[in-house]
Amino acid sequence: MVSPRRIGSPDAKNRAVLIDAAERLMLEHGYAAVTSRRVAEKAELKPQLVHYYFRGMDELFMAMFRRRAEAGLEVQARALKSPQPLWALWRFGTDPADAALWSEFIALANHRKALRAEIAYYAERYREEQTKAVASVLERAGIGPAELPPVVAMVLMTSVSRVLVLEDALGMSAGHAETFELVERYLRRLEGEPA
Amino acid sequence: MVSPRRIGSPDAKNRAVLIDAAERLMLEHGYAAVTSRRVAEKAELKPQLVHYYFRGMDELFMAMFRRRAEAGLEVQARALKSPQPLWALWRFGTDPADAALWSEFIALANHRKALRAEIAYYAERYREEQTKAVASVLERAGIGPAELPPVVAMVLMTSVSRVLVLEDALGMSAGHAETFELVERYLRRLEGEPA
DNA sequence: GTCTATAATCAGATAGAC
DNA sequence: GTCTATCTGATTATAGAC
Repeated sequence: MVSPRRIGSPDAKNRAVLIDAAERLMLEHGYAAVTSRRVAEKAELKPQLVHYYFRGMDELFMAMFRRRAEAGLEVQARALKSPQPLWALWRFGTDPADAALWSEFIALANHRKALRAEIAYYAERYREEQTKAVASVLERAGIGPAELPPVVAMVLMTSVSRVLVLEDALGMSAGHAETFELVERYLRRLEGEPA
Repeated sequence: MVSPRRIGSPDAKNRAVLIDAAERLMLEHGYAAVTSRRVAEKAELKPQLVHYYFRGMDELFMAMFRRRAEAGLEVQARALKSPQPLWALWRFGTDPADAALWSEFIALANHRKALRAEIAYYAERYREEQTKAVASVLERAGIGPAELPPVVAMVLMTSVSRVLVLEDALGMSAGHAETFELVERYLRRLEGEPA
């Protein structure tokens, strides 16, 4: 038998409490600080409970990521329905807390196949929905797919916002103000002044 | 006294051997795998030697980063002297091994002040030298700083290359080919066909 | 100046009690 | 179905030997 040990039900209250604790720990001290003992301490539960609700630490990381990713998809869906989806995405992409968690998960995923696949899966879904919504904005602004394919617009915007936030967290600033200005000038051209 | 313990000299042979081992370990299994024992094992030395040459693991990480960063500055300086600095930077920025180490250091730096400052310091130096070199390329191509400030060109190029490489490592591909095409079309306009 | 023996702590995991 | 007592091994760090 592969897994003779029993496991707690997916919607037990303490399971969610543990994920909450793990998330805060990861944000405050990085993924390496997410150990069964520390998670339990933060959740005010016994360390062994982590192993009751999750087969191992990897499964906990996976649960953390999936919960965040699903919530994010809903937030993005609302943003894309707004009258100014590009402005909404731009603000969405420059949120510092999200960026910090993102870089932790990326580093973790570098060496964990299952998590890597999960991140790729969700990231493609985010991009797919962005692309669909943005296509019509570009069309309305008279920018054809030959000049700028919608998916490229999303790759560029994602890249720039992510790197700016990340560098900002590092304490860097060279070129940031000028880049913000250029991006926002372009957004104004496409969607007008932000609401 | 803050540090009564003795420490190995900075250019002892085994010190470099330990940094080599740590770097390979970080690349292969992530920063969390860089423990004194594993580093020593890979270097074929005793674990306690790590603590002889470095005050703690943080100092080892710092030494790793600094050595890489200095070497990278020299590589970049050569790239910037080439007849096509933008093409050279573009290739430079899309190297997968560099990208993997970069994301490990970023995640580490999220929670270590000294490393964070060191990364910011070097990153600003990289950008500064890029900006100086690229300014004349843009000028020659008739693109004034009002249209595209050189530093913004570098922020954009860095961002896009980094995210593309990172997503590629994740197994993502949506929008990549199209983005590559657009970037390289632009580079051709500025510097002509790559050598 | 270089390295080792050893301490003190913390990690993940599981069998078994309620 | 929920939780605990406990094992086994890894990790950092230091005092002291060569």
